[in-house]
Amino acid sequence: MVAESLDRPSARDRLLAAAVALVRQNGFGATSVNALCGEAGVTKGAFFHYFRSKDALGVAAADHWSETTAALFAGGGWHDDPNPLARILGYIDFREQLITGAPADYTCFVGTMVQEIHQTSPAIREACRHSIFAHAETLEADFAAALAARGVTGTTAASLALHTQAVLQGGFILSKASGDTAPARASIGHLRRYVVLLFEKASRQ
Amino acid sequence: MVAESLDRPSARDRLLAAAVALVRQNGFGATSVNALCGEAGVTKGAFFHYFRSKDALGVAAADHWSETTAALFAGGGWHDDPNPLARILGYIDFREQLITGAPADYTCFVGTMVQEIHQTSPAIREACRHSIFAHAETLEADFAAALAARGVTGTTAASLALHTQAVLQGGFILSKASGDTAPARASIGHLRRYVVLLFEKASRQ
DNA sequence: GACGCAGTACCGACCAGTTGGTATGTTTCT
DNA sequence: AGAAACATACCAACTGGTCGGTACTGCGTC
Repeated sequence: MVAESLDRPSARDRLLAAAVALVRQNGFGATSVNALCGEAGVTKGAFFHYFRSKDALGVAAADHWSETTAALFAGGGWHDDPNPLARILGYIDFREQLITGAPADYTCFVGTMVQEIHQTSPAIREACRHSIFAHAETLEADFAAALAARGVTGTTAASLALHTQAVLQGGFILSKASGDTAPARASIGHLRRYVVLLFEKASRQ
Repeated sequence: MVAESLDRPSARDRLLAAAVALVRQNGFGATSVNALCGEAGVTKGAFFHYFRSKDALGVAAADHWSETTAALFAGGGWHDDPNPLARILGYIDFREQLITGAPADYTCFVGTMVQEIHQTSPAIREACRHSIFAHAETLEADFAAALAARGVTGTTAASLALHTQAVLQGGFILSKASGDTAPARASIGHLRRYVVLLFEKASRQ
């Protein structure tokens, strides 16, 4: 709404960034409003000035996550490839490259949050659902083109796009459980092989 | 430890069952000790008589989950099939059949819990890791036999077994986010197709 | 261009309720 | 009797959320 100054982000933006960081580390329930304020360098009054409740912060942070991730993936170089299958594999490879460092660095914010609150906070759940499903939709056109080009039947572009996200989310869980990036990366490797097999098989027969 | 009476489960067992039920609904952080006691029909004194802390309950519940799920899958009829690939597909189909009702009914308890506490409680994280990875290991022998029989290379039985769990966990997240069992079931369908493609391709060439 | 005044951004003390955890019974079984 | 299995009462710390107040910024007006 308000134009940001050139120096420091507004308290609202700092709170959103703090939410992403702390919830990815500790989950939504274990992240207190006080902790959020501490991380953002802001007092509780400021928090409730911008968000009418902790839940409202959750919704806003999910929307914020949607925007930042959309910008991240929109800039990927694989979009230029004329071959739809190559574009899909470009996306998958990019996702694998992102997985480095600590879980809090590469893990999906909305995927983490929706696990906890899916039953208790419909508003946050819907914001998370939209974030994940809208991101999946950005892959649909490429999957549809590849399906048509190779004459693959028995599934849909939308289903394949969602499966892509499921593999990513599931890989994150295994990596969180083991404290190791390897399982998430390996699962993405299986996803890649699946896509290759699915489209190569059709072109061979 | 102690022999159970024929009528009602012990307070300890009721607390473990309550933990599985409530954490699957609301997550670990949002499940209070009081709520656990209420669900189990037990007072706080009983809770801390059996578990020295809430974290200790989390560890015990994860171990409890390992045992009950192991028993569930050990009794599956697909183990009798002489064909390793058929055994794998039998397992996958069984997993798909389990997905009905509300998320709290079909969702993985330890997968839910480890998301929240992986950074804060090493003991629970390790119990969850063990539960997931040990379950994956029960699939390794069949995958290894199928890989050998079809001469498939480029991956390992352990990696395939873990990928199986990743797809399941990721499907659960999509289904929690959408409030619909379809995404989880669809992802298991893709997993099935991947396995078929992986092993059929080798046998055709 | 000084003035008043409204609106926004933010502060920090405070509230009632809840949290995980304890200390001390009382019952039940061996 | 004595130990295990619970129940009751309670605590300090913390929870999300409220409240009265302040500093600053723009804007019309005389």
